[in-house]
Amino acid sequence: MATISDVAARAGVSTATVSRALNGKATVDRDLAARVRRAAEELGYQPNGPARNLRRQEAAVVALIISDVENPFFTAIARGVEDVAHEVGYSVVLCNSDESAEKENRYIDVAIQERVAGVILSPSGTTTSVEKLASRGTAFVAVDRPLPEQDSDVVLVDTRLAAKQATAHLIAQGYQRIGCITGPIGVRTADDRLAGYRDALKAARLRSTTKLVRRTEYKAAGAHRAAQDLLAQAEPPDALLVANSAMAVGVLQALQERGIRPGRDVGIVAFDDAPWAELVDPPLSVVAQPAYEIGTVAARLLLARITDNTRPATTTTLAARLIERGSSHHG
Amino acid sequence: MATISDVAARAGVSTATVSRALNGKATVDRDLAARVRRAAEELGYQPNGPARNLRRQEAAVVALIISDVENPFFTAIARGVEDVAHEVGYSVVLCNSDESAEKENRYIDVAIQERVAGVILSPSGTTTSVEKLASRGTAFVAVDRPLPEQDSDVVLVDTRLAAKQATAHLIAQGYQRIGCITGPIGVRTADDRLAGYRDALKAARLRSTTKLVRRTEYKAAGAHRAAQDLLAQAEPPDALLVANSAMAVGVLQALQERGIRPGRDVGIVAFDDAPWAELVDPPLSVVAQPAYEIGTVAARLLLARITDNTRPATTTTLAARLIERGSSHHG
DNA sequence: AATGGCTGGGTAATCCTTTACTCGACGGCT
DNA sequence: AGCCGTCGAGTAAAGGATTACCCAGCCATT
Repeated sequence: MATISDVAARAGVSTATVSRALNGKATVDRDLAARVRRAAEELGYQPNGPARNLRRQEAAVVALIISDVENPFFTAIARGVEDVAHEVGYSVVLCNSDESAEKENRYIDVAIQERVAGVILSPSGTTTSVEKLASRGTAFVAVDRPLPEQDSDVVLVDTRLAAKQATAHLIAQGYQRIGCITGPIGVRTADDRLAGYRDALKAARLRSTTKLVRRTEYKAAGAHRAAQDLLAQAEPPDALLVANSAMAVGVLQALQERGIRPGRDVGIVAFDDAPWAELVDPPLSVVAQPAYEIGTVAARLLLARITDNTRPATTTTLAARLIERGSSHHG
Repeated sequence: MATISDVAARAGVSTATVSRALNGKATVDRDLAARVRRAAEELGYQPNGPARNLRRQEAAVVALIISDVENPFFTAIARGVEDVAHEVGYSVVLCNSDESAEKENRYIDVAIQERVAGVILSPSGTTTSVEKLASRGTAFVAVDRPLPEQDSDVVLVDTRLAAKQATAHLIAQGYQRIGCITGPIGVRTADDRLAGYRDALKAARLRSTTKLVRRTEYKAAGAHRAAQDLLAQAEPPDALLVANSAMAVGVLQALQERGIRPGRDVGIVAFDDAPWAELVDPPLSVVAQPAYEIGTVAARLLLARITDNTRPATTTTLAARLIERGSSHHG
């Protein structure tokens, strides 16, 4: 594979000049620069990234560590990050932590070792791995979930408020016994959605009971079991707040199996506006989160922090939007 | 940031010994190795990846370049690749080419520059960028779509046969005028699905007409327009073969808007078994592709090729499975 | 004409690890 | 006792790009 000195030899200049010419430094004669570029072209020269990164002590790469590649919410964030990063010549590498602190930790180690310019992550919960980033001075921003003990840039959705509004909407529609199926204990978004749900019950002076709450992983299977379980009770819920779209799949399946019709029999509102939400019968009411925007905002914050790591930490909270459709309306 | 010589100084040995100890080479005294590890621990030493990769001339990283991160088919492949790669200590970086030859090309350049160990990609169509990989001797394998002029490892689905079977199924159900909505010209899977559709028509001695075929990008919006367009014709189709699940969303929306009921009025079979396929009414008949398996197979092939780039090229073809549900049954 | 400033480009140090080569020490063998 | 093989560990040379520093030449100024 051609190196910079091959190019230098071919163009009849020193390696320093090749480097300057190829990186567009001003101090190179125009004709010479052209000759260098031609030589590079002819040899099919591609600079050696590791060598460059070693010397520069930084790579034009940002790592994006998300908790589930198969969740459209996170892939939409990824798109947002990618679009912004590409504009300024950064590459994005996507890592899937799979909601596992160990994998997250491992990817953070890799990111540090590869000396990436920055990291965007949806923290799994444990903060120790993130401390490593902070202590090394690697720029990072958290998305979707805050970092308790760190003052870092964070981009969040006001998910507690959104959950409250969604629940209030169900109450306003006349549902009486509203249940909640949310994510695992300790996952901040899951806790917040539950808190918002309770806020709404309290505001409406409805009694809140753990009998109507189930927590499982953010997947269809867990939500399916949870819904089965809730509906099999002596006093089953007449409405459900569901914490993401994968879970909504499980819940709707459970309803189908029991011959229960969403809306008329059991009101449903789920987080995340999946593309299929309007296709089911009745259409699914959802809380739409601005995932793409989370990505773009986070990327811009990260880029700012890469250039100046002393800037004060910020918290950006974006609003979610309740979209009322048939599944939360009686008859 | 601590370097290997800091560790060496702290442990009172040479850098060579530190390197050997940390990389588990046998020629280091057990006690010494322990001392080194402790020193590394205390300093929070993380080896410098670029320096290591520079020296080793290769990184334990594989790049996965897929054409759409938001398509569950590709994220399932990604999971498969990741699971296999992790087992042997490789990291996976995911790049989104967005069905654009230019972005694909850019990511291939990045992969070459970073000297990744190998590349798995779903080729967008143009082969020139892939030739760069071949000419540099970087291991790569293609997934989902073959590379016309390259003899490389390929992992495919027998999508033409699957399309034929799906169409034959529609014919067997009594549908007469079957249409096809598939991806862009030049994208191999789109061409194959169309070819399989025609195979089935021919086998049943049905006339094939371009009036019943529409090609658009592999997205909901394009398929929505295509379906609208097909159904607005004087002699509209009474069944549709749809080339992926995002397109299915667009098609089902179009049917809904026109008050047409899938199955009874217009038979539908779509590629990709989306999680919501059973939730719509009637449930959607699909061609399920073994996406996760494509990923695992591709990753294993890549690893084999990384260790021996002279091995002969192989083509693995996996079968898809038709799942008959309500949307392809009259009444 | 001599000096100073400026421009363009070369030399060589540097980034940090890995590893080929070398060497000392020790144990065993004759 | 002397020699050889083995083992463990150090020295130093890559690996390829960037860049601080330096120098040659040219123009302008006095």
